[in-house]
Amino acid sequence: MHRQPDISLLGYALLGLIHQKTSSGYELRKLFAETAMGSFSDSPGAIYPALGRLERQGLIRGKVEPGAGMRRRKMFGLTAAGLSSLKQWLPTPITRADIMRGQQSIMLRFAFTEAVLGPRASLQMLKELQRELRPYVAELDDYLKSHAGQMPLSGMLALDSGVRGYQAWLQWTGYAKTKFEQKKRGNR
Amino acid sequence: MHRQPDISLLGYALLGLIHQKTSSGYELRKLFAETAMGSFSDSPGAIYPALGRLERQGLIRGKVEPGAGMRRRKMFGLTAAGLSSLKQWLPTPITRADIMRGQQSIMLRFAFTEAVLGPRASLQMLKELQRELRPYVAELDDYLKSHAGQMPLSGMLALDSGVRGYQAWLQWTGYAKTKFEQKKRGNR
DNA sequence: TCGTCCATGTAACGCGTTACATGATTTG
DNA sequence: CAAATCATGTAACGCGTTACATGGACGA
Repeated sequence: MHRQPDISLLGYALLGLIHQKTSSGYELRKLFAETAMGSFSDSPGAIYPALGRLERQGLIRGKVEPGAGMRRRKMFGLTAAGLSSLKQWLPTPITRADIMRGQQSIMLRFAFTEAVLGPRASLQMLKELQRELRPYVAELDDYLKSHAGQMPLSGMLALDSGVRGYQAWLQWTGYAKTKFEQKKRGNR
Repeated sequence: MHRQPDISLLGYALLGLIHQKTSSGYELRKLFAETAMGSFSDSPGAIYPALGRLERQGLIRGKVEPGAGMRRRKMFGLTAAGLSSLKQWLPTPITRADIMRGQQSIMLRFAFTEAVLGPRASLQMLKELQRELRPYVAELDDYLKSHAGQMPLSGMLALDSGVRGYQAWLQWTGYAKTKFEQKKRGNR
C-alpha cells in the first residue's frame, strides 16, 4: 500500500490530459487557454512547475523529442505510478464537502473517468452525485423558503442563484445518465 | 486620486460583512462556517491575517471591547477609506473574464451592492450581467451543438453541465430583476 | 477545578500569479 | 533579416491551508 503523494487539482488535470495523449507543456497550456477547461491557468509559471513536480514524483516522464527540424520540446507520458494515481483518485467518494467546494474538481474527475475506468464507473459516479446532490438541494430550498422573508433581498437572491445552479446540476445528472445508458445499449 | 490597494476576494467579503455590521473575527469565522457564504474559508489562518492586512491598509479599525465580564474580543468597523474601497469595487464592470473565472466574485459583489450603493445599482449590475451572459451562453451552446459529435461523451457532458449552469444563472438574472422592480414599486 | 467553548493568533508550507528571461524556428 | 511565434523555464510575491499555541470564561 503505497501512500498517495500530494497532487493538486492542476496536477490531476495534467495527469488526465497526459493519459489521453502524450503532450508537451506547451500543448497543455494551449488546451487550457483555448478550451476554457474548468478555468485552469494557462500560465507557464503554473504548468511547468506542476509538470516538474509530477515528474519528480515519478508520475510522468518527459523526454525531449528527437524530431528532425523541429522545435525542441519535451513530451510527457504517464508512468505506471501515474496511471495508478489517477485510478485511485477518480473513484474517490463524493461528499457534500466536495459539492460545496464547487463543481470544478468533481467535473474534472467525471471528464476523465470514462476513458480511464470505463462507462460503468461514470454511471456509478453520476449516481453517487445524485445521492449527495438531491438532499442538499432540498435542504437549501427549504432554508430559502423558510428564511426568505427575514433576509435582505440581495442575500436571498444570491442564495437563490446558488440553489438554481445546483438544481440545474442535478437535472444534468439525469440527462447524463440517460446518455450513458443509451451508449451502453449500443446506439451511438 | 488615491490608488486602490490590493484586496483579495476574502478581503472584500470581510469588508462587505463589516459594513453590514461591526464584527469580531470570530463572528466572521462563524458566518463563513455556518452559512456556506460562497465557500470562503472559516480557518483562523485565513481570516485573522486578512483582517490584519485590512487594518494595516487603514480600511478597517478594530478595538478591543471594554465589555464587562465578557471574553475579550476585537470588534472591527469600517473606516471611511474602507467604505470608499467597497464603493469603488462594487460597480466595476462585469467582463467575460469575470464570468469565466466563476460566479463567486460577481455574486459577492451583487450581495453587497444593494446595501452599499442602493437597489438602482443592483438593477444596473443585473442588466450588465445579462448583457455579458447572454452572448456567452449562446456561443457555448453553438459550440456544443456543432462539436457534440466529435467529442468524447464525457467531455461533451462536462461542457454541457457548464452550459446548463450558465443558463440557469441567466434565467436567475431575469427573476432577480423582477424582484427588484417589484420592490421599487413599493410592494414589499 | 476540570474540561469545554470562546477568541485570537502564529509558523511552515505549497501553489498559483505576474513578470521576466532565453533561445530556436518559421514566416514575411 | 526582422518580426512573430514556438517552447521552456525562473524568481518574487501573496495568500490560503494545515497545524499548533495560548489563555480567559463558563458550566458541571
